[in-house]
Amino acid sequence: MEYSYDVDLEELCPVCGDKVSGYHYGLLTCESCKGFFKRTVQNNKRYTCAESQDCKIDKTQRKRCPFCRFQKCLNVGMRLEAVRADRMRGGRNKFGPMYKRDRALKQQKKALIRASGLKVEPPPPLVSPSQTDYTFSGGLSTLQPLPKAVLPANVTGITPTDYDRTLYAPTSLGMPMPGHNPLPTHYHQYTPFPSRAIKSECPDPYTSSPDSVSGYSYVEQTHATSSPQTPAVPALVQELLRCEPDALQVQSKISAQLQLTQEQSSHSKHTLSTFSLLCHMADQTLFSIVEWARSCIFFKELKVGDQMRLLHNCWSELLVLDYISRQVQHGKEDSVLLVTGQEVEISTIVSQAGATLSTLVQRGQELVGKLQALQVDWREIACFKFLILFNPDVKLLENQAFVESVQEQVNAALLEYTVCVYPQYVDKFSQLLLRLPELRALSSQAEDYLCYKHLSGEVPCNNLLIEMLHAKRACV
DNA sequence: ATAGCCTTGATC
DNA sequence: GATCAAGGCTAT
Repeated sequence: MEYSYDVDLEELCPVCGDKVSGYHYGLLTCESCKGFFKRTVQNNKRYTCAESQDCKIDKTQRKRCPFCRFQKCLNVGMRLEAVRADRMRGGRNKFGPMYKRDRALKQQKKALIRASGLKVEPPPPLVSPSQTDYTFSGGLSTLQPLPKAVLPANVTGITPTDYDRTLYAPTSLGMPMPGHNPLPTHYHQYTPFPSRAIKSECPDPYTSSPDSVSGYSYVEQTHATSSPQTPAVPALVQELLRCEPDALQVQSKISAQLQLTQEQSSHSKHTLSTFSLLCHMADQTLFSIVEWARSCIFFKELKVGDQMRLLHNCWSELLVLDYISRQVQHGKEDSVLLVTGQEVEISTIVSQAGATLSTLVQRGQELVGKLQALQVDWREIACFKFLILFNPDVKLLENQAFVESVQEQVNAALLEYTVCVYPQYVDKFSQLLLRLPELRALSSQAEDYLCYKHLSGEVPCNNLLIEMLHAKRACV
């Protein structure tokens, strides 16, 4: 088995592997899956699966199980909204710009693969991947990629009957990698290349066209790397890393804070419930996230109004990402690690917390599992934070163009990083990006949960969490 | 019902 | 006016 870095990889329909005929309903698919998706949505068809809802869909078998085919359509990202309710023909829809960006990204990726391919193509002879601590600096990476079976078998079957946007997991997750990920051992001993001053950290939104992902062009980067052994970490990624707070500092600060609130409450002869303790913890974490954001490259260039709008939009996602990334680093399936460094058994949570919270934690663990299987590293997480924060879809932004340009630049940097550092893993970038909507769904569930708890009076007041919750609900 | 080919029309 | 993703048509 070999990876084909070839172009034809992209010319295959992600649903059935047939030849792609163009962009349809959000992504490149073949003509037949396009038609199938259209018929299904337009005619509001409901299918059932005669097997266990995990039928293989390929060119020859795609007709066999429409249920699984449609499920796969949704999982790979085909968009229900792109099917027109009014059946209007012709013209363009709102996805036009997205298709354009995607095309540009694909081209860039191809070029990158060509550029880096020369260096890495010679057989990566490598040692057992289990030795290298590529996942986070702590390196708890005795962890092998999670077997697919760890995920509940019915993840994809949860919403068989509604056309709600499927944010559930693609079943095909483990597909490209098992056993084939001998990561370069030299990966983490790279020598940071001479810190070249970052010019135009803050590109003028009015002069940089939305399509220019320049600024941190890969050509520049590949030339800048002196040693062929040294995968280039894009300048922008390095810059983002410089914004990362010191985890230990945050931990001790929050622990101290919590100690204080606990002491205060014990003076007034109250003992804090576990739940309100967790609320305080989340609250403190949120403070540190806001602090992080305010000192961040790009973010600090924004006016306060826009800063608020961005944070109001994504605070819960950042909070959940913080939690999730800690679990990825923690690397244990049956316990979670809190910001304070305390470890809590999943079984304890399940037995003591309510159903909703347990479900949230379990869904969190699923996402953690996927990210571990993807071998996400802390640089990629750092990029995630920016991609989440700089969301150009936030309403009423004064400087929307800037936010968009930051997102595009980070996107491009992340792409470049994954392609350069994980060249064996052709699809890492897109697999990573697929986790963002899942994260979003999870955080929105968590918000709902918090809202519910708040309404039933269980969340301690004077809480930044609640303030954020209100601010967001007020916006929409 | 499927899938290859055709027509349409907003955007560039 | 060219492009190209929508929807439509139709033989299999």
